[in-house]
Amino acid sequence: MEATTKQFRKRNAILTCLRGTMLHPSAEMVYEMLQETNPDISLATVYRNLALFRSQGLIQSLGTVNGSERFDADTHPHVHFVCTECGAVMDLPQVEPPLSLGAAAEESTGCQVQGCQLTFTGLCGSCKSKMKEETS
Amino acid sequence: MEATTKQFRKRNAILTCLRGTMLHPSAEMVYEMLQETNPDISLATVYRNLALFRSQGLIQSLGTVNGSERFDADTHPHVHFVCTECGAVMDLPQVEPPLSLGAAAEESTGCQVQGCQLTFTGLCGSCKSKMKEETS
DNA sequence: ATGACTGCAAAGACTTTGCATCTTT
DNA sequence: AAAGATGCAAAGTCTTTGCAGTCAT
Repeated sequence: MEATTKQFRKRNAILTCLRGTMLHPSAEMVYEMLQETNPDISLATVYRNLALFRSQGLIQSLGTVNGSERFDADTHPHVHFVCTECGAVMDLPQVEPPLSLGAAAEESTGCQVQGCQLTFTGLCGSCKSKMKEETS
Repeated sequence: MEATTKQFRKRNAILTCLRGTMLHPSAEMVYEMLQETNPDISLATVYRNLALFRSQGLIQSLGTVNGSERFDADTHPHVHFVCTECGAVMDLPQVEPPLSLGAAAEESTGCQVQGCQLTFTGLCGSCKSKMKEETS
């Protein structure tokens, strides 16, 4: 089985890491999370495999938060919240992505819509609390 | 008037440039567009003033497209389309941003929503045509 | 004089790439 | 032997910053 051979052990570790976290991590974050189980992994390998997975459609990029690209193993269309204070990214499964609007966009512009990204920004719960403390 | 003094001439040129284009340009693009009228401007000045304008709420960032941050002088909530092929960014004024969903997000997560960004991705008209030519 | 804006070059942060090595077939 | 995966270090982009010079009050 591919997963167990030495050749693909690190590649699999990266994908497994991404699939097992809710943090929507950056390459660096994946690298750090893997230190425990794969202390000999290289950051270049993380970057290379993330690029590979994305080209295969196994993962998607959420764009850049505070200078670093963030990745998500969930490729279904769904909505995100990004904390502008600490950079935390979380899913908003309660909110429905307005995919239907894509058709309207196509009609009016002649573009071919392939993806839709809805992101809310603001303060996460803990940063909101911190702000309150500081002002009080 | 501030605009006419030498001290603010470049700062104003940058803001004016941004307000007068639909391209949602990057810092580099602004720099290049200004070459004609301000050939002695520095790229650092463009970066510095874009950061200033953003901190003042005069402009907003759309995030990163192909590695470069893109800016928009229109700070009203509105929807964008990004061409994944050529990096073109355009407004979709026909599509209404789903601001109302923000309240739902706040309730269910305890976050404080401050902004909302809806972006459709795909192929713009001209890239769509090019793709067709290549396959035919 | 003092504070503000700019250019230039250096530094910084994030990401990609070339090359040698090791693994699998 | 050939193709693929990885580590390391170098290179590449984009962006920020320190400093000296200039402008305005």
